[in-house]
Amino acid sequence: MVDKGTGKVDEGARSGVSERTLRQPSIKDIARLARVSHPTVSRALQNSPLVNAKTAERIRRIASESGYRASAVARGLVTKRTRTIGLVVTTVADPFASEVVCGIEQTASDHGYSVFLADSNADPERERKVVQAFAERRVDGIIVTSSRVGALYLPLLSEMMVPIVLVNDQYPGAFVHSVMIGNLEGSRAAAKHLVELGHTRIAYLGDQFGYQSDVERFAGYREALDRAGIPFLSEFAVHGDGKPEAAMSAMDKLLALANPPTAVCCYNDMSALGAMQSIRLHGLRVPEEISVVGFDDLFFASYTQPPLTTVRQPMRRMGQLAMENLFKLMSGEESVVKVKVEAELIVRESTARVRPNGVRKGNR
Amino acid sequence: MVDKGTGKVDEGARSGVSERTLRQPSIKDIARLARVSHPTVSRALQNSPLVNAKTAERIRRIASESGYRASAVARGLVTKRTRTIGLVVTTVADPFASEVVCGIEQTASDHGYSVFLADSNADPERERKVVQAFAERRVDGIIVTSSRVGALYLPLLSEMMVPIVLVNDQYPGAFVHSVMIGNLEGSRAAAKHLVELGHTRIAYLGDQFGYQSDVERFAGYREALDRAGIPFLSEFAVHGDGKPEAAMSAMDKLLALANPPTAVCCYNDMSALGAMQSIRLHGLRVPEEISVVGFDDLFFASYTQPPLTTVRQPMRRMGQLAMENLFKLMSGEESVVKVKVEAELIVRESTARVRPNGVRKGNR
DNA sequence: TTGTAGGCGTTATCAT
DNA sequence: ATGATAACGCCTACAA
Repeated sequence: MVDKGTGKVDEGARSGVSERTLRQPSIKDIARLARVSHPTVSRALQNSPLVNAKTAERIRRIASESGYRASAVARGLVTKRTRTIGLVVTTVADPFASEVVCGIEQTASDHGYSVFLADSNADPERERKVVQAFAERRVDGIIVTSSRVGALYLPLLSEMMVPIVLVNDQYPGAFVHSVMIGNLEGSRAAAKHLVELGHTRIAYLGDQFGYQSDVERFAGYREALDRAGIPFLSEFAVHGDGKPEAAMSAMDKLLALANPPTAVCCYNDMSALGAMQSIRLHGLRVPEEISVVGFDDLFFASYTQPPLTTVRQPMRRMGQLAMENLFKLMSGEESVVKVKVEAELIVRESTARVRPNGVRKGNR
Repeated sequence: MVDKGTGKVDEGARSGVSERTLRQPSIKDIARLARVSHPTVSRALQNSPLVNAKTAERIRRIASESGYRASAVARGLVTKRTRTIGLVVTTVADPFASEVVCGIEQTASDHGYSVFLADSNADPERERKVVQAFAERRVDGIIVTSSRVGALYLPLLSEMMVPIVLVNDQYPGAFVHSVMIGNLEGSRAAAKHLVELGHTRIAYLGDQFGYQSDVERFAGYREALDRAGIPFLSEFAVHGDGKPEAAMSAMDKLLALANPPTAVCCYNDMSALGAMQSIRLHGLRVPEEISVVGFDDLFFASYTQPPLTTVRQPMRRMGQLAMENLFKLMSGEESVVKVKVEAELIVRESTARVRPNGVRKGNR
């Protein structure tokens, strides 16, 4: 009952409240304008070879002129594929996550997929809601990044029968597909680097206890020590929560030791940020008095003072890989299971040869 | 091997959990199980008072047991509202953007909306594709953050007849709704702070020329100088691109001056990061020899060495505001137009009283 | 209080 | 090469 002749919608220059709902042209509108049936329009727009080249061209022209945009929602209803994925992340306001998200989004977009983004905030209740929302929206697949609440909702996810890919998850159930960083190797390389600089009093400033990546990075640290024949001192293992503030407190503890370490392996760059702050507040200098190494190689790592030696994760690439694997799974492949990507030690200026006299307790 | 024909094949999993049906249950399946008509199921699930409490309860139980999730895509088709918004951002891998995104997502989610996230990478072609995708997905509204390619696609957006809210956009067309920070006031406060510390040789390290926020922040800087009767030196205005690397080069230029500044107002914290790096590479110290102030108050600002004096933008709040305003617009209100939020100067340790002798050119 | 009959905008399956 | 017609899963009249 709306338009008949033009099919061209009002520009809305004068946006009357009621006029706003002028509906977008439908495939039938285009069909009428082109004097063909709507299936023909559908075919023409999909470049089907079945339709006469001339009319196809005409149809496309008319569609374009009237600003026609095929409704993905209607299409999704009939094809049962929405070309949509759900992406759940603890919080986008985390440099690691946002890089991964970036890689995922690019790849998805390149393939004509759109991505629903949802923060879980590590809140189980929110996580439930998110998954429910994704289910209702009929996403074709799901990617979960750095989740800390795995066990709880993984069953829920599997219930909805869409493929799932995890990125650096803390609770990688044995049954899911994932993209993980080589935590152990990376961390071992970092600790080995410190050993090679002559350090023997090397501490580990970790994430919360029990998370898979923390466990693995700790294991890498231990391995490097073991191989060098350096005994592990339990008071040299402290825990933060992956963020600067908690890392500060943890580093404070380390520095309060009667005989503090001359080097610290941090769980990640965010922790390293806090550690360096603590060190500075104690009147000590990096790397002269204490060497610090991080993990991730976030954008700011080259700009800390001094620039941070760290273990690089190819975050965007990991996002891309996750998306590509999800594509495979969505197209029915059952093969992909776990992809492990390599971590790379990036030596900058926060690590230096140990000084003969070790750390003197600072004055400030 | 299943369905296609009558659809009576999948009835098997009546005992609740157990086997996963190939097809997700539809409203009709639930209706059959509950021995009612599907509209009744629909009503029951929406807690309509029209349906008998007992049967409603039974229906809900059955729906829940069989893992029924109403299809948002089917619902969207009939209601013409998808409860979905499109969010376009230059790149999520930018701390400012991700904070804003976070605020938006939270608010959207709290109201039952899902958000499509898309990166434009400041690439006009991608931007076109993104908008096209949003149009096809029939999003109810759009938010654009920090876009640098306004003019180009804004018309495109308006063509699709959904409300749009801009956050800190560089080309705020006169006709759109937006949430903006008080650039001028914030920047003026920063420069004033430096003036009060006795500085008279204050430089401005900006973003690319021509962007609205850069223009405004520069204006604030100029105002502070004017009010203090400090003459503006054109060689003290240099441009980066809002990222650390370009800021380094810009700062290099400043330091190469015969008579360099004793303080710098940076366009944002990312630029400040680069500026501080450059200063350090020149063998100078912050704040003893040069004071530095940023803009944004990103998470790392408290952890730079020294901690960065900066102008805080309430990024999440801005995201939240944008979303709330979009809600109003989507519900038909025409009132909201431009919201300006206040910037707040956060004094930390990268700024100090000017030294009588000024900057000595560093040796390294 | 509940059921019946459309219809939303597509694609798919037949015909012709 | 094109056109009827039937889904897809839901909601909203309107009827009972």
